[in-house]
Amino acid sequence: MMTSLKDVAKLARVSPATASRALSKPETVAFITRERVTNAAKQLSYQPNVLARGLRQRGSRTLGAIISDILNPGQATLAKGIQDAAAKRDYTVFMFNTDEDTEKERRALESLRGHLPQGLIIVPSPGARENLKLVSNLPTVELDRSSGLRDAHTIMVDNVGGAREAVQHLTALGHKRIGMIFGSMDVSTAVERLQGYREALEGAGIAYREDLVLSGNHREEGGRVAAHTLLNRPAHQRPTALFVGNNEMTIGALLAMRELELRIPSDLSIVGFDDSRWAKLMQPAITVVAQPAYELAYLACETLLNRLENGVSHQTMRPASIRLSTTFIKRDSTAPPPPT
Amino acid sequence: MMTSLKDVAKLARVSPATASRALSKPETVAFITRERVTNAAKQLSYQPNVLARGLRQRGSRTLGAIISDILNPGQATLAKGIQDAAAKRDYTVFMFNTDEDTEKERRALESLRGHLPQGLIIVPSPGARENLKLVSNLPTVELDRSSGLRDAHTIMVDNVGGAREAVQHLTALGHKRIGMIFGSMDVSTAVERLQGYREALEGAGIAYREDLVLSGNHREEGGRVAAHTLLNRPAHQRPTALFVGNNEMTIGALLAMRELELRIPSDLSIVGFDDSRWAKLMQPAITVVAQPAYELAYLACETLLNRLENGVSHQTMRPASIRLSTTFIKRDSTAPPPPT
DNA sequence: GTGAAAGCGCTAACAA
DNA sequence: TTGTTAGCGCTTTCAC
Repeated sequence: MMTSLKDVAKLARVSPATASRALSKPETVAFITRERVTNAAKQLSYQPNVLARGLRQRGSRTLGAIISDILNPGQATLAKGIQDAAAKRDYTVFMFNTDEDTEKERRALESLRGHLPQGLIIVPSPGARENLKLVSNLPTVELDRSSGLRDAHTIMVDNVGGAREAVQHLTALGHKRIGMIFGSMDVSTAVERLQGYREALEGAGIAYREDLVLSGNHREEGGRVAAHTLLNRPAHQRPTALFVGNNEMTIGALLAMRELELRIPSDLSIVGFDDSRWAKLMQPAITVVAQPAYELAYLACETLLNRLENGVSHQTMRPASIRLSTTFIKRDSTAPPPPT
Repeated sequence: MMTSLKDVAKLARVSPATASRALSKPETVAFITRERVTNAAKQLSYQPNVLARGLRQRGSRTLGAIISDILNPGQATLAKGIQDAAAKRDYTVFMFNTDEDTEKERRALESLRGHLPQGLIIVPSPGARENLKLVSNLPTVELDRSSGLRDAHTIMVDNVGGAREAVQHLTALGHKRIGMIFGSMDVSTAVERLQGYREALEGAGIAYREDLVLSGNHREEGGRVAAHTLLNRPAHQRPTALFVGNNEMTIGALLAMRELELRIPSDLSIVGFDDSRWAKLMQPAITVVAQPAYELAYLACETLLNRLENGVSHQTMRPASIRLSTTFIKRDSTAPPPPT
């Protein structure tokens, strides 16, 4: 069975207390004793019972992580960044998916609570503000999006800047009728990307037109429908370029363009948000705004762990709000508008 | 702070033991008392401390899961299937990545051991056979691949059959020189897919040629190099079709084909193993052997949980070895060979 | 520098 | 049916 600290202590002929100290706070124990204990531990291939330790210390070296959908490559990258950063500091992670479902998010938080994690990293769902009350005194970092909660620590990309850059690229090419498919108003990233779109239009002296902006609800099918609506008009009314708010909806938009037999980039330019495997691989390859997802997640986890290890005092002091910049990647899906 | 069972007991004016029973084994407690306890629990929004419970019961409702790489869409799907199945039965999952690195796998297992999980689901790395000794009496299910360990429960797809079907499709189209890029000999799926390839050739009366089969080491770059080697010959020696052992290497092969300016499917047919976003989206869309990854993982988790709940007795009795069939999806990347 | 003892929150035996 | 008691394995006072 599982060997316990008592076994190690017996083999090293010390008390369990000393064995514990030798392993967890080596500097408080005489060198020679320490040696005896570490050897005994190795010999028995001792592995501390984190349940017992956690019970005693009121919390284990464990973090909770809640992301929206592990099947989305961007979110999977976030998951990986979190895990790598946690593993490096010897924390383990309980990972949950919400599928953007507020109810699932609530259940995840409840279940998490029982495990007494030291901290939480969350990609907040639209209902997160309410749900997060369940764990109100758990050190938390919001990743990728903001729940709108005051005093929250957030690690996000510069969505406004990224979107602006994408749309500026289009206006610089000479596009005047630029459509946008954004996510939905209850997700902060979508709102910010819309904001960037507006700023870029304004900067180019182009009037914002409501009929060129549609919600795609973050999903492929939503993107397809929105693109269909936007593009299914006579050529001289149709947008000559499309800016799409995330990778799922970009796929939808591409499908719609195929249905309508529009060619990229001769009939229509398209820029997506989020880079991905297929965006590179497509022919023509898709121009995108790339996000540093891995770095974002890694940083979020490090921020959380630093906060934890500097003690609770810092926790409320300075709610960090970090923004990482996006990278605009010009590929082959954008070109000047077709001549009229 | 965290409310404990004692608080609930006090509020309900019963002993902690009764409170515990009322919550965990309701049928052993009088209806009226049970009511009082459940109400108290709800009122205090009590959440059991799984650490304490786990300590007492020598193990918590927790599973370990070790997959190879969360960034691979196929593996991400496995992760999701595991999590969904576990959540449904109210288990939580510690998920680890190995990145196919045996050393990382060992660390994951060690760290897992301290958490006293009830069981383990693992996509074994090449060195898993050795590593799994670390948790030798932990109920384990091997997913997607086999470590070769005797008595292991394994849930895999019918790789031989899937590969055979793919290659039969090519021979039926009239291909004679069919190349294969497989993973590596230390991963069971790769070996099995190679086996299917051989069987299909044999069935069509085509001799197996070593110079048409190369390892791509499971990765994109390996696939690219292998494809380059295979295809960089005069047209009358070059394979007219390629069967590629996984999705990463298929991407590599596609890139190589672009470099060599070979057209699909007129110059060369290609079939991949694993379906994916981009395989559908490419033009031409890629013909593939699709795996039921989600079902596979869900089933693996259910198998494990059934075993756990039927007691240890069954555990050693019948090492299950389940095979799910693959689905051949004909798209546009396969056609008869070019005329000579 | 080390040991004895208490207790984290829970549940399983046993008693009532 | 309910309460009392003990103890899971660990760490942390507090003595020595």
